Amino acid sequence: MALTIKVNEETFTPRQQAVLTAALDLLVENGDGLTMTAVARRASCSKETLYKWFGDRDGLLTATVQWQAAKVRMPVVDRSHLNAKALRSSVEQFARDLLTVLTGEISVTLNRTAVTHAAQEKDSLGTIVLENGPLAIRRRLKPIFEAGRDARLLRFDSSEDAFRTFFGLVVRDVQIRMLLGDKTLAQTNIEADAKAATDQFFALYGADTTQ
Amino acid sequence: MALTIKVNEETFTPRQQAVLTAALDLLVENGDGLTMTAVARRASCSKETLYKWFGDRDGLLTATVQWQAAKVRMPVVDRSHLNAKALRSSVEQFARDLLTVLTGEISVTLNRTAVTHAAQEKDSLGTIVLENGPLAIRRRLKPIFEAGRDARLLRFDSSEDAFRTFFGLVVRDVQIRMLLGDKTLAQTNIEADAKAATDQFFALYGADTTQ
DNA sequence: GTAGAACCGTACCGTACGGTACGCCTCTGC
DNA sequence: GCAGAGGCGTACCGTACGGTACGGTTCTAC
Repeated sequence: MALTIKVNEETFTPRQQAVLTAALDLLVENGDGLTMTAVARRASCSKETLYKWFGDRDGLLTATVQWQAAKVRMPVVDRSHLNAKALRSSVEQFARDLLTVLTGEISVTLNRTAVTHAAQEKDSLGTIVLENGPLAIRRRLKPIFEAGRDARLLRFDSSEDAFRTFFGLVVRDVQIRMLLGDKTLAQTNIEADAKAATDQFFALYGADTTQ
Repeated sequence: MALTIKVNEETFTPRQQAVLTAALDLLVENGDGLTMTAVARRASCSKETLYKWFGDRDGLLTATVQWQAAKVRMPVVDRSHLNAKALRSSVEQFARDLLTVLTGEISVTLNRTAVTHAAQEKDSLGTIVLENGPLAIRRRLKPIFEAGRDARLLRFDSSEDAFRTFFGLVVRDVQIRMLLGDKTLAQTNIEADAKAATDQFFALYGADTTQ
């Protein structure tokens, strides 16, 4: 029996993963260059196999995005002993991770692909990207925030709003500029930006207003 | 070869603007449906005329985006008599305008088009959109911020950073979610969001920490 | 009136690409 | 060994679309 990995109820054989890797590579190299012929050639498989496995071009695209997006794994933060310092450190780590992912070539490519897809009355890819990007981070961050509130380290009414503000403070205009091809962001200092965003977040939501 | 067209100098005849309107309508209605044949039919002109006027498909796309983007005009804020109330009101107005524009159908369409374009190693449309979107707002807002700093109502080192934080607080994840086709944002309350973002901005950058 | 420019409508061409068909090879189970 | 399945490579088909050509019509200038 071939070794398979589980990706949201969907399993891909190693051979299929090689195909998806080829597809992703083509996407990254040349955004719109994902032709079935190109994937088949790159992966050394026949087009017939592609259609058999993924149905059609959209299926291949969806599988590629879903498979890759699911690979993004946020670090698990220890919630057991939460003090001000640990909380801030965790939040800052999330900010760093978020910026690192969003400015990465793969994230930019997948988001562009999903946006392009959404421009054609198809929002399935957009949903996948959202689900595995911002929303995944939100799911991880939410318990941290609420633990912080329980420990009277944070103050907010809605964890949803707190997260969205956090997202805005961290990402600012970076993502949209990356998506639009702005190259003047190359020298972005993720460390410093993450720290600044964390400071601002705590200035807004920290319970201790004197810090 | 694309023509270089300066929108600011009214170089489009009314007939040409009618063509661009048709192109924009097609873009909005059906993101990827901008075929030369469709534009020609919609605008009741011949394809030959399209190519004569705009060079090629990219030229038509560029002219459409540039022409439309340049139509976005931010309100001019009176800077002469600046007090805390007027400043806050101006900033909040900008937040409202920014959200209104970015959540609008046309902005979403143009940004999607530019992102799609950027996925094909072409960043011209992205540059145009950035230039006429965030950067245009920044140019308008920057003197307001600096006037606020001169009046000791605001405190910041870099107006660039202040603006980008303002952008993040206002836009948060709204734009990327719109671009990705998220429909759960329909009930967004622009008024309330703009006010909240303004409050947060002044909490971070206001010189009077007691307000 | 006539010449010429601008432009509309349509037909046409070439290509790229999604999708299908088929011949051949390899590998597995019996 | 043999049959069948799975899969590779290639040829092929249909269509959509970018781009061009051309005849016919309207408008303008003189």
